[in-house]
This record gives sequence, C-alpha cells and structure tokens, in this order.
Amino acid sequence: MARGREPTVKDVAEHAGVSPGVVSRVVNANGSVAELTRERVLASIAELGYRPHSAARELRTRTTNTIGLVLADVANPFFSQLADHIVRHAADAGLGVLLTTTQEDPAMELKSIELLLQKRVGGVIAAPGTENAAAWRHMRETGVELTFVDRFIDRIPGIDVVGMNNEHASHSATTALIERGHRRIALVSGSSETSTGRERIAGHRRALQEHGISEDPALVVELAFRHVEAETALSGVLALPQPPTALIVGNTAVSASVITHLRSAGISVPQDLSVIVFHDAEWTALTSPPLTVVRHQLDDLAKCAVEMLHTRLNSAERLRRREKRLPSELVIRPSIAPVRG
Amino acid sequence: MARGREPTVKDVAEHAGVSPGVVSRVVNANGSVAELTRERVLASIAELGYRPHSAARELRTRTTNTIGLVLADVANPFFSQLADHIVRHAADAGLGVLLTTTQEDPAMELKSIELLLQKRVGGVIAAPGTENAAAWRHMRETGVELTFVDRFIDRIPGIDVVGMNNEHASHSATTALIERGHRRIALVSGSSETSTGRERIAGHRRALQEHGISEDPALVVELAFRHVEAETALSGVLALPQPPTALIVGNTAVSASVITHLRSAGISVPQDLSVIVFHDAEWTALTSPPLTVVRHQLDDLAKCAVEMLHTRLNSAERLRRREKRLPSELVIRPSIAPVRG
DNA sequence: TTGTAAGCGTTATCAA
DNA sequence: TTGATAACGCTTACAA
Repeated sequence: MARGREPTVKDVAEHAGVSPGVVSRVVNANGSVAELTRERVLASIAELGYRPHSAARELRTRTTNTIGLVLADVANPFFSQLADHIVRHAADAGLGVLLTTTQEDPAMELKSIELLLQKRVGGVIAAPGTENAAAWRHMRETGVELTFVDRFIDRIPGIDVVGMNNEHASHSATTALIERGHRRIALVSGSSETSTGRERIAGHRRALQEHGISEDPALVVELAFRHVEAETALSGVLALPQPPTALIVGNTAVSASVITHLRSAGISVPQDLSVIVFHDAEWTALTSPPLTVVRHQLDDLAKCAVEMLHTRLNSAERLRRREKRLPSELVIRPSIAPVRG
Repeated sequence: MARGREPTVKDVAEHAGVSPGVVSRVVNANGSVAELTRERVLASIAELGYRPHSAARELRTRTTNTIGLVLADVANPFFSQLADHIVRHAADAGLGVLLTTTQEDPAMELKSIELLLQKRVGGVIAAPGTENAAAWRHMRETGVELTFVDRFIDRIPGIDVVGMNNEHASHSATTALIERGHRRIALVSGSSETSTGRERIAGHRRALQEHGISEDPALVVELAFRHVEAETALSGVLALPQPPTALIVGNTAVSASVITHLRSAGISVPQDLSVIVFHDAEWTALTSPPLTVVRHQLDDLAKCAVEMLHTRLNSAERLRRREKRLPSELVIRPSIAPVRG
C-alpha cells in the first residue's frame, strides 16, 4: 500500500528559487505570477517530474474530480456499453470514475455507497436497486450530487434521472406482437420494484388493454437477476396449459440465457414463439433467426448522465430534480411473425 | 465539485469527551483504548454519522486502498467480463477501482497513466498498449505496483503478468483446422505489436510448420481495433485468388462484426468457411451455426491479477517479476467442418 | 490508557 | 508580484 516519496510543491519551489505559493499559482493558473518566474517554475516542474498530489489538493480545496459509478453488473452488455460511454465522457470532462458493482445485491450496493462516501466523491452516477433508498437519500443529503441512470428511485429530491422511455418501448413491442395476431404474450421482466420493471410492465398492460386483451398474470415473470431462476421461470411459463405464442424479454441480463433455453427446449422461433428482447447487443442480429429488439441509444444515455452530473458539480446552487427520457426504437427482425393457425 | 462539511475526528472527539487520537485508535483498532471509552466513541461515531476522510488518511499515511484499472474498451465483452470480475475481487480485498479506458489510443492511455499517477493509486491492473512503454516503466519506478493482465510489455522489471496461454491456444485452434483438412487458414489477429497478437500468430505458425504447410502472409491480418478496418481487411482476404477455407478470429473486439460481415457477404459457415473465434462470449453458441471458440477462464484471470497486485501492495519488499499463464480450452462447435472436396 | 502536537502536500489569505 | 503562514482531516510518536 505504501508509496515512495515524490517531488512536492516545496521541492519545486526550492529548485526554482521561489515560494510554494508561487508554484501553486503556476500550476493552477490562478493568482498572478511574473512571466519569467512562471517559466522557471514550469522548467523545474518538468525537470523534477512534479505531479500535484490529488489527495492533498482534495483535502485542502474540498473538491474532487472523481465521480462514482454504481452498476449492477458490468458483464451484462447493456451496462458494460453504458459504462464504456460513461467513462469516456467523464474523461472528456476531466473526471475520473470509481467503478463499483452490486451484482444486484443490496448489501454490496450499501458497501459501494459507503466506499464512495468515504472517498468523498463529488458525484455519483448509479443504476440503483430498490432496497437502499434511505442510503441513497442520505448520500444526497451529505452533499454528493447524484444522477440515476436507466433506473431510479422515486421521492429523493434533488437527484437527476436519465432513462429510456420504457413504458413507450414496451408498449410498442407488445403492440407489434398484437398486430401480428398474438394474444398470449409473455413478458420476462426485471423486478417490478425497479422503475424499469414497473414501466415495462405498465406499457405492456396498456397495449393489451387497448386491444381488449385480458391480462394473464401467469404470463408475467419478474426476474431479479439470476440466470438459474430464468431457466425455471421460463420453463414454467412455456409449460402452461395455454402457452404463450410470443415472448418479450425486458431484462437485459438474461436475454442470452433465455435464447439458449428456448433453443435447448426445442422451441422454434418464430414458428412456435415470437421473440422480442430489450437492448440491441452486438449479437442480436447474428442468431437465427435474428432477433427483434428494442434499441437504446446508450451513448446518448451516457452523455446525458455525465452532463447532468457535471453541471451539478460545477453549479453552486442546489438544483431541483431534473428528469430526462430518451427515445428508443423497435428494430423488427425475423424473430417475430404472425401467430400460427 | 464542492462538498458540505461533515463530521471529523475532532467533532467525534468532542462529542465523546476524548481526544482526537483516541478516536483514531478506535476507528483503526490499533493503539490501546479502554473498553468503556471505546464504546462511548463508537456511540458518538454512530450518532454523528462520522466517516473517515479518505484523502486525509491517504495524505497522512501515504497509503491508499484504490487501484487503477486500465483497459482498452469495456464495450468489448472480453474486457467487460474481465472488468466485472476484477471489480468484484478488488472489492472483496477492500480495494476501490478507478477505471479508465484507452480505446486503444496511446494518447488516451497516457492520460490514464497521468490521472492514476496524480491520484497516487497504490497499484494498477492494465492491459497495456504498445506505445507507452516508457510511461509504464516510469509509473513503476515511481513506486506504483503494476500488474499486466491479458497483454503485457516486455522488459519492464518488477511488474507481474497474468495472461492466457495464447501460443498454445492458437496452436490448438489451427491444429484443429488442419486436422479437418484445411490448408489455407486465415488469421485475424490483434496487432503483432501486442503480446497477445504475437503469441497467437506464433502458435498459428508453429501448427502450420508442424504440418509442413507454408505460410501465406496474405492470410494473416493484423487489426489494431477498429471495426471499419475489419470489414475491408476481411473482404480483401476473402477475395484472394485462392481464398481461405478457414478463419480464426484472434481479436476479441471484432468477432461479432466479422460474423456479421460473413453473413452479409453470403458466406456459409462452415460450408464455405470454417470459423473459430477467441473468447466464449455469451452469444457464441447462439449463432447458426454455433461457433467453435477458445474459452478463457476470465474469473481466474481476474482473481489472479487482483491477488498478485494485492500481495505486492501489502509486501514491503520489492518483489521480482512474476508471470502466470492460465490454460484455455478449445470448445468445438459446428462452425468448423472438414474442408470441402 | 489518554492527550498533545507535529506533519502529510496543498491552497488561500494576508502582508510585504 | 511574491512570501510567510495557517488550515484542510487524519495518524502517530511521545509524553503524561
């Protein structure tokens, strides 16, 4: 854990024959300093290989250029692509990113929050779970700027939210299936405790209602996270006396394992089952048949999240909650077809 | 960037009616403190919601529990899964992870190094590019512990390396194709300036030589990163007067786009072309035909990298360079077949 | 067992 | 324009 001794402002000051204050002013380009001495200081900095010590600076100025990023799981292509874009945009804004993952485990999420609190990060971008509302609220009250991305928790003031139009996207997906004659449409969703889960279920319901189709609760499967659960839950739905003729997968973490399961169960897509999945991962056009997907503009999502946080970090006032919804697009591919018979 | 005022050791000390030193000793469980006062201090900590200030602690102790993670690109499933595991194992070891990505751009890599240097991270896990050897060396000399993962740069002393047995894996892949009668085997590889690129090319060559097959340089394509290049380079190879009958994709970043390209070019796998790709992404069994892959144990890779770094961080001595190679496995699936005719 | 005081590397204030 | 000095929050000798 220990680090060797590296040159400090004091070393630079001595080397350049000035006082530490001058060096600081040169480095931060604030106070006034004569051009000649400025050059001398810069030369010394270069020669000694001086690099400002972040921790010391943070301690003194009570500021930081580090933000936290709290995601469930970076192995999920949805989150990993999001993370990639966020890290890039943050770097463009001069912000470092401390990444933590929760694996959808509330205890790990709490540990993440604790870590970021101790690190005194200036802000956090998070796709929060459902259990730690109090901790998130506390974090915000502590003065940490917070931007929820993809999902959010209600009723925490002064937190920005940027997500997709899940209700609309889900409505479109279900409608596309209804238009093809489907009446029994299964939905594999994330937990309805998450905002995305709720919204996707709501959009689905609205589409059914608009077409006078009664809901069958047995067709809606909520999956928190785990793939094993996905297998059994899915088997259950497919084994119903009146099995679904179409399936929407609204939980990005399980898309691939759902497709795998369908294949090993000998279910032909779209003959036996039409399929739509959320998130256009790089492989969705490569399966046979290629999958109809709800495509999200992850780069926009990331850019928006970083911008929102960045403006908050640089604004003295306490801003009100802002919410932004980005559009998504239903990309029709051969995995959906008119219902048989 | 600014943060509000939060309770300090001093506040806790006053509240508990002790001195700051005692509070510190309670928090860090080192020096001796009477059970009764300890309880009083803990109560005050809980009541005030005190949290030690990382930066202050780092400044004073010259230690940190943050490590850097420098990867090319977290959108690439190989790196994203690796990152997920690394973050998890690091968290288990009590380490926070500052993630930076380089997009294979040397300038961005340099900025990452600079950032991590300023943050005075205790150590860094990196999949380095080829251009910044001097900067990496300098980082090491500065006292930052360094573990290269997946790829590495030679000739930097005191740096651990953990990677896959690329030479062997590539040899196996090529051999599997040769055994099926293939003689013209194309290899899409990462840059031969990277250790992985070199090793995979070497293994490929060895297999060819062992079977008395002469190399055709036109069949080896080095791709640094970009997908657009992948398209044109691949087209070139497939349009050769004597086109390959088999293809190995040794650059995980382009696997999906290569498969996409083959499909849109109307090339049937494995009839026209047998295909093997490196890295068993979640979708490789879902294409038609399912892809033969070189499967890496990413979790082992991650665990090993974190462990190596962790031991270095906690060891006073300057350890010598260690190198570890993990096995990989060729998973045969229908994308390879005996050569036609 | 506890308190005191110095110092980690910065930056901000104030005088010169 | 520059330099001296204090303070950010913490840990750690050392003294009591």
